[in-house]
Amino acid sequence: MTDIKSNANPLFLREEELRQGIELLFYAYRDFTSDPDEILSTYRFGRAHHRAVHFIGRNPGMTVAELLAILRITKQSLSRVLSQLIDRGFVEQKKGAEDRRQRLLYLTESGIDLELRLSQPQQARVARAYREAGAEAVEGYRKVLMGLIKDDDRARIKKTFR
Amino acid sequence: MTDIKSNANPLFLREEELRQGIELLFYAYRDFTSDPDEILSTYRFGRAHHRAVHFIGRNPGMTVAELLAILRITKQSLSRVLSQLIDRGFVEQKKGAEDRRQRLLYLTESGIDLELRLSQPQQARVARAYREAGAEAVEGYRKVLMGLIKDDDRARIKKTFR
DNA sequence: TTTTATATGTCAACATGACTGACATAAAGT
DNA sequence: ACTTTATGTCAGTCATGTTGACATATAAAA
Repeated sequence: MTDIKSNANPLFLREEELRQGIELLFYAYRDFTSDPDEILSTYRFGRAHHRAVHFIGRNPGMTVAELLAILRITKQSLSRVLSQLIDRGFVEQKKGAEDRRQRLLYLTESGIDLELRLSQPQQARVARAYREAGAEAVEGYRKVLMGLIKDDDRARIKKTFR
Repeated sequence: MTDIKSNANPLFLREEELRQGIELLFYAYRDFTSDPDEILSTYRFGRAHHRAVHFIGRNPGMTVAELLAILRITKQSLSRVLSQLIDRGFVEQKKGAEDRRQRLLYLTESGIDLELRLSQPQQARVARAYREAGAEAVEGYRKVLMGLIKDDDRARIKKTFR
């Protein structure tokens, strides 16, 4: 049987490299979500709640439409999660001053607290990986991940990273 | 109000850097799964089917227990997906020669075909990101992702990457 | 001012993929 | 013989996504 990995054909080498890159992303994402997932379950919340809380925390006063565009889910999916967060006092909505159709989203004090609890172990994991890999590797990590993002969103994200 | 990003406190700078690293992983994973997800829906399959097909394709003859350990889901979750893939002729099981309790997993010809269709656009996306970021950045991407993986699994994964 | 478009919310129905807990079978190991 | 392991399966539940339809308030355009 042909050993793919030691085959001299450069296309095979390339495919193996790409497949490893794909698997790495799967494994990293799997473990990177595991810490917050555990904490969330004690609140009877899921990963979707974490995403909402994270992005509202990062963008206080953002609109529902902006959050939908980031999460790429439907209004109905978000609305369930959002109303649970509002009912339980982690998120609040305020009418937009300029456009009063908008419901601007904010974390409450409990919301800020929850966000911190969720992000702490996740930040610790990323910090450790950064530390072990070194500054140059971190730059590469960022470059490649940015390249994996669809073109239309990349520009927007870059702006928020200033 | 204090502007977090221009604050001289190095802890704030560090936290901002970590939060960006977290968001990047979210965005990249979101878009990296979007191509296969579209194709899967034409088969009425979901992301879980893709994962199974991917890992069985990469590890022909793997056991159910090995696949469970990689996916980190329960037996019951996998069994639904696996029996659908078997029923529809994408995966086949063979009794283990040494240990006849084991059901060794293989892709059929259709399974190999499906796996290719799913992985092609995903590989293309990764290839583009790699090309644009450069070889050094790819090395950093791999290092950091490897560091995000939990310790117990990192050694196993490294071995499969030889 | 009337009309149209936008931002948001909500209802009903459904699919997928995860979970727990219990139980069954065959085969391997002690 | 007994215990453990590898796998499968049943029943029920939950979280999170989907589509499609419709309602309301407000803004923007004609």
